Amino acid sequence: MAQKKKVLLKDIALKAGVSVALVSYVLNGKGRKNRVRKEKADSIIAIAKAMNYQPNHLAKSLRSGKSFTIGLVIADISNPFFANIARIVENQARLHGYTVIYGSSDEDATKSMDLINVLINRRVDGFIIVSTEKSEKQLEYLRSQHILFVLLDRYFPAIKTDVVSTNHYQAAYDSGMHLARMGYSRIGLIAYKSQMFHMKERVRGYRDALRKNGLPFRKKWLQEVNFLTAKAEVEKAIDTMRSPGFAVDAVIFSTYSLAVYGLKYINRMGIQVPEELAIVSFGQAEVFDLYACPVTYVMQDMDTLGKTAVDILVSKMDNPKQKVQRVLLEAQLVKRRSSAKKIS
Amino acid sequence: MAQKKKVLLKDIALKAGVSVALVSYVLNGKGRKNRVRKEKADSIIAIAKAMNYQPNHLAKSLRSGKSFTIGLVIADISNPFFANIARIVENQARLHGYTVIYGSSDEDATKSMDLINVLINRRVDGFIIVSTEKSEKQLEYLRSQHILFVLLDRYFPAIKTDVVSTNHYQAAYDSGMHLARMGYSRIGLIAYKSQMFHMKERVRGYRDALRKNGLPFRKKWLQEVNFLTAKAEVEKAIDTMRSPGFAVDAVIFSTYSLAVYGLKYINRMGIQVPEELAIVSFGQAEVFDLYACPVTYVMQDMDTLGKTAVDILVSKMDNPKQKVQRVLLEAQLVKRRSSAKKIS
DNA sequence: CATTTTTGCTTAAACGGTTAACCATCTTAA
DNA sequence: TTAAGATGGTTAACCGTTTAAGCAAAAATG
Repeated sequence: MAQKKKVLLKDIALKAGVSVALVSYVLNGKGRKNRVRKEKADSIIAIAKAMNYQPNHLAKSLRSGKSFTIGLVIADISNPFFANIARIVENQARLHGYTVIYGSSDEDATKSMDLINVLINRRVDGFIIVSTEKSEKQLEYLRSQHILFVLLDRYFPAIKTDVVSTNHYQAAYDSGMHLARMGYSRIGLIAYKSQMFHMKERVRGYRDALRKNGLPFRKKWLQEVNFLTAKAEVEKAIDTMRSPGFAVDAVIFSTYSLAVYGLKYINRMGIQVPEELAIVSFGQAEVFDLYACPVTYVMQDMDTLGKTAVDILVSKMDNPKQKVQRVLLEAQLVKRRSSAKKIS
Repeated sequence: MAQKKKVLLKDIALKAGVSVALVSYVLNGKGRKNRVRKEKADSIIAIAKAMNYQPNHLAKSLRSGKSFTIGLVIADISNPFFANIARIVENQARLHGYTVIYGSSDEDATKSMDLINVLINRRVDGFIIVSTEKSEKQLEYLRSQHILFVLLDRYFPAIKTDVVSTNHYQAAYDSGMHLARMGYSRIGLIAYKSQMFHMKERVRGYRDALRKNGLPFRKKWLQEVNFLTAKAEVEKAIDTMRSPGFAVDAVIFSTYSLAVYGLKYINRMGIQVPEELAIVSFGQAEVFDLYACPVTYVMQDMDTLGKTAVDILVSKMDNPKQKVQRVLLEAQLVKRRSSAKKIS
């Protein structure tokens, strides 16, 4: 019935009456290069197929020093943005003959480092990394070990690395401009308290948009919450922003998860969107389409993001001394009713 | 600065003045068993630490025949249900010292088989599989090769395999019962056209609930749509179900993706939920909380689902002749306004 | 004191491939 | 006729571990 033992190169060689080396050459397409007679090559291939030969990737990788594996380090696979990215990376990698091993870092630099080490030990050929705060050292480490990596979505402007990201500044700026144009003049932003560049950029874009429109800014309108206690803090932030006297009429959520917390709270409080509070959000998910009032959101080009990251990494693997690439994609603002023209 | 070359067992052995074998024994905790002197063992460990030794997992796996890797085959990582499952499996596997390699099958048996083969070649120690239609052969194949696997969420009742799943029949039955109890009497179901057992079970549960309540059933109320053209078919299905004369007053979506298509269409058509149409859905996501009218849904115990699958697989690896386990979890119906008591 | 056991460590053969180097034989060119 | 080149293969080292088997010296036993 089914073969009990794995079939090896040796078995094929035996049946074909040739050496193991020859079989290896032929099955790796190096037959011509190594002057193997056409008929012999064909017969070897036929035998391999007949015996259903499956190469042992571990042995291959060990000897050749190449595992055809990419390590993907993301914040959290259960976040739809990253799940989608993972999906795209997976497909694109397979297209290049690579397999992906991913892991979630939970925005924790230590976890991220652990993960990276596990993957290094598994001899991945390179990494695609969504960086966390305080992870600059990891990148230095990787570079010192000559391990290739491409940063995705987030990066450190001071460190010269390959990166594929969205122009977070522009996205936030556009969001602010859009709200201003729609007649909102007291605009708040809820962000994570973070030193990460992409977060800072979003804040900067927001502030520049206010400035550009001559809109007032108040400290209480810029709420930065901690990652681990985000839910409660978002709720408090919304309360604070809406305090009588300096209540906002619009808010930008700088992240998908913040938006989810926020929207739930807004529902619970019975706040009318956009009449009482207009909304624009980063991130991207079915939620925004199906929310009571469809939500205006920043649409990132996830497809290009993921594919480009893989492509850069793969081409870097083929030619490691290629020069550093920084791809910055523009985001599109998808305008919905949650930021409809203000009626007042 | 940083070491250029990877440090090997050989390097440690050299520095410690012992053989490579001894180092291997010690670092694998087999020092005592192999009668290594305590002080020597300690010094070896110290040296290894000082040199920041990182074992080559490929070599380890090749030699020992164990890769400490689990293959996870799911339908689509960008579906929140599977993304969450992936997350849980990842964590639980790491707890046992395993790494996860996942891949999406897109509900396609061929893709699933390809994926499984890639992972076999990478010498995963076992699989956790969310089966697709017509994939029975794959399972036979795996078994014939003595490759361990556990089925997750879906299974084939005729094939005796380890499985962790939800009681889909009960979940659907409960959904129907709930709607009936809330006063709905013309209940429809939108499902995928599939021979998969879990889908059939959902249909069976739905029909039994109708029967139990003496409610009428009409062919047009049971709509089965094709996977690849689901969006358009769901919309047509809703139209059909609401045709004058035998319009439903409630509908059960048997899947997250079907619900998303359906809800979008319901929004577009301006159908009032639950006044004109009550809704219960399978799947689980933020969407259901944030939808204009919070949606009643079947809550599966994803945590137990994922963890148990890993646990069974790992214990099976330790002892392959363990007897087959079938874990069937009960689902909880989370009741929301979308299925509120009918007013008529 | 001679023998057996225990202790502590080394040797060397795997694991399943890849690949540089080598060796015949047969053509071709001078 | 003969040296050089082309053709079609084989040999064997190597990738970095694990682990069974072996071996000498020290300790225990009778």
